[in-house]
Amino acid sequence: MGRPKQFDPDAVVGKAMDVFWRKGYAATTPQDLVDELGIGKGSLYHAFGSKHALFERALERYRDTQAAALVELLDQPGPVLPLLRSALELLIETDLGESGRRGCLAVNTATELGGRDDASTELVRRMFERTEGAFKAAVERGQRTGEFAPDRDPAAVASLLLAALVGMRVIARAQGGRERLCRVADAALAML
Amino acid sequence: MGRPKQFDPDAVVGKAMDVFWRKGYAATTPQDLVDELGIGKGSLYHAFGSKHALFERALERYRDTQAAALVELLDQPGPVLPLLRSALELLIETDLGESGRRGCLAVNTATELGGRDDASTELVRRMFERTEGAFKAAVERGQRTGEFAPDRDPAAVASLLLAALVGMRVIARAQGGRERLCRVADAALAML
DNA sequence: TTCTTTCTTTACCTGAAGGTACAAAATTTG
DNA sequence: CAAATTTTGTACCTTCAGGTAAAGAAAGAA
Repeated sequence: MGRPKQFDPDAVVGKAMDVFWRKGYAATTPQDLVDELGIGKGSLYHAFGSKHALFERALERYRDTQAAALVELLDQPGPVLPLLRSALELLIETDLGESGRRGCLAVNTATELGGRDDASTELVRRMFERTEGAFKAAVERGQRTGEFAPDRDPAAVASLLLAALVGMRVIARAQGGRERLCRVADAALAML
Repeated sequence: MGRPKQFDPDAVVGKAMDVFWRKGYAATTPQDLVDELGIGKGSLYHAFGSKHALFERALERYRDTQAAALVELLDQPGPVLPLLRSALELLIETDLGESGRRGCLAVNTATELGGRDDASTELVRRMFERTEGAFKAAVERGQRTGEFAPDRDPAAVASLLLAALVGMRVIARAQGGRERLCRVADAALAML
C-alpha cells in the first residue's frame, strides 16, 4: 500500500557500503551519499533515518558479504594450508586491485570509531571474533590431519593470524607494496 | 623582535598530538584544539597555519617520540627475545592503560587518510618501514647469536612482526581483551 | 472516485567547521 | 619616546553537514 519505492533498498545499502568503505564514516557527507546512491536526500532519510543508521546497515552488509566470504573460504574441506594461502592472497589482491587500497571496512571502522561508537565497535569486535574462530578451526583441522605440528596452541596461532591479516590490510593502506604484503603472508604460513 | 609568544609551540604540538591521537583527524575540530591546547584560535592559526599543518607536526612528533622509542628499545644490546617481549608488552599495556585504547596514531592515520593525504601517508609509510627495519635487525642479531633458528628469512619475519603489531593495536581498539592481545604476542614470539 | 498511505522533491533550517580580518597589546630598535 | 614588528583576542565570514517540513505523486482500499 502507498507509493512503491523507486529503488532497491538492499542495492542502496550495498552502494553505501562501498562509499563508507572508500571514504570512511566521518568523511562521507550526505551529499556524497546522494550523489553515489542515486536517490534523493528525502528518500535517503525517509528510508534509513540517519547517516549513522545507514552506516550500521552498511557495516552489517560488509559482515554478511566480505567477512562471511572469508569465513566460508576457510571452512571449506580439503588441505588447510592451500586454503589459508588463497585466503591471504585474495585479500592482498583485493587491497592492491581496482577498487584502490580501501583496506577492510571493519579495520577502518575499528580505528575510526572504536570505543566512540558502541554499536559499530561491537559489530567489528564480533567480526574479528568470528574470523579468529574460523582460523582456529582451520588450524585444529590441520593439526588433526597431520598437516601442521600438533604442539602449537590453535587459539594462539589463530590470534596471530588474525592480527597479521588486520595488520596487512592497514599496511596496504599506507602504500605497502605487493612484496611487503606477500612477505607477511609467506611468513605467516611458514610458521605453521 | 615583536611580541613574544605566550605559549611553547613544542608543548602545544605535543598536546595536539594527544588530541589527534585520541579523536582522529576529521573528528578533531578547531574548537577542540582551542579547548585542549589552551591557546586562542587566532594564535593557533597564526602559529600553525591550518589544522592540517598542525596535524603534520603532530604526526612528526609521534614519529620522533613514540615510534622512535620502539625502535630504540629494539636496538638495545643483549638477548633479543626479551627485548621483543618487552616491546610487545609495552604496547599492550599502553593500549589497555589509562589513556584509553587510542591505539597507534600511525595506524589510525593509515586507515583514516591512507591514499587520500599524501604527506600523512608518506609519513606513516616511513614509520612502518623504520619499525620493520628495527625488527629485521633484531632478528638478524638473534640469528647471529644463535638465539633464533637461522633458517628463517629475517625480512619476512620482520614483516610479520610489524603486521602482527599493527593488527594487535587495531584489535585493541575494537575492545580486544588482554588475553587476546597477549595471545598474539605469545604466538608471535613462539614462532621465532 | 475519493481517501488513505507511502514515497519523492524541493525548499529550508540550525549549527558548526575552518578560517580570515583587524584592532589592541607586547616586545625590540632607533 | 616613537616606529616597527610580532602575537593575541574578538568578531566575523562562508560553506556545508546533517537533517526537517511540506506539498505533490503514485499506488491500493472503499
